[in-house]
Amino acid sequence: MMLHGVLDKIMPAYRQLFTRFGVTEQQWRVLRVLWETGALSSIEISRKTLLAQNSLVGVLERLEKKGLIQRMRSVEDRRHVFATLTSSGKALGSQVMPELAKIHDNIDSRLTTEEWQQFTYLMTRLGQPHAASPYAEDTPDTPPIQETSHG
Amino acid sequence: MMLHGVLDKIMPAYRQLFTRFGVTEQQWRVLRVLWETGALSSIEISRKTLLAQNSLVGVLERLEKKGLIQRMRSVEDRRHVFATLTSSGKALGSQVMPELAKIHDNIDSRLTTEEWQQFTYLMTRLGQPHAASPYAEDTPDTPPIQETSHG
DNA sequence: ATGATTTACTTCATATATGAATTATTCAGA
DNA sequence: TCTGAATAATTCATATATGAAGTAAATCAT
Repeated sequence: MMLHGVLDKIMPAYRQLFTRFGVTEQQWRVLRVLWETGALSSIEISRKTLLAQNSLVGVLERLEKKGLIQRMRSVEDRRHVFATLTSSGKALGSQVMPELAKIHDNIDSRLTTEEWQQFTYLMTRLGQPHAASPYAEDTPDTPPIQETSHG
Repeated sequence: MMLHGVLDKIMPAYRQLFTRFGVTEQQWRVLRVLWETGALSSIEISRKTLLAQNSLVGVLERLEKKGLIQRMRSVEDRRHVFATLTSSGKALGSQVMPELAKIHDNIDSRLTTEEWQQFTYLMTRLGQPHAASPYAEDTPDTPPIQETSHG
């Protein structure tokens, strides 16, 4: 709930920016990884953006329809569909980036460097299921973290 | 992104439980506040569950169709629609609660008491826009939170 | 090779999320 | 009292999220 609450307070700023440029948050996530990495297969995009494959289908479709990206099947492995930024896609990136940086800076300033480290640390711990838990998802073997017991 | 990542790792456990009982996470959120507070108007539910009013319409509709809650217009102010748990709604609550507690305990155990305090503190700070920010949303001055639970 | 599996992507049905617009009421003020 | 602003709920259109099922292409095991 707390996590939801924070997201509800942080995301609007981003959405507002993206809306101004005619894309959604998810669409931007895709543009961003492409901007940073170049051509990527759907699966790789999925991993890097945390968007489910099936959701991604629509996102890519709309991005292509807007002329921001282009999709094409791989020749070596025809199961892969690679996406690349079009020139206007890149252009959009360079327009949004600086604006985005402002928002980032603002959010960055909400915590000190040490607090951000704490944040990252806690988030990692939170995502790590407690040992011997019946609710543990099969996370590729992550070395057990030192437990600090309480209560 | 990090927040999304943690949610993606934490929510499945909950979803699995809810699915087992035929409801969704959002539907459960509503059931829960009703379970705790009794009859509530749509707006109050919205505030307590962090679900948008318009989203809530459908959620309540489906909950009513499942016979878990009941809706009725207020007599004093006919704009308000109050929701209450039906007997089977309450029954479901008492069935899910203990199971839910297990998941909660597991997640609780992922951080120490101090870490949870840190977590709450950091989350609050993150949600609080930096002073004099052009991206500050108008948050009705919420007094510093003193939360005990993070469910 | 060839059937059994796996993999990458797509489609489907259902449930939300979001912003904009509507409707029904209540309320405040001339 | 009548009108316009404010509220609470709902509706709409569009974009996702999620789990289940379906496809086509590549891999494995026999």
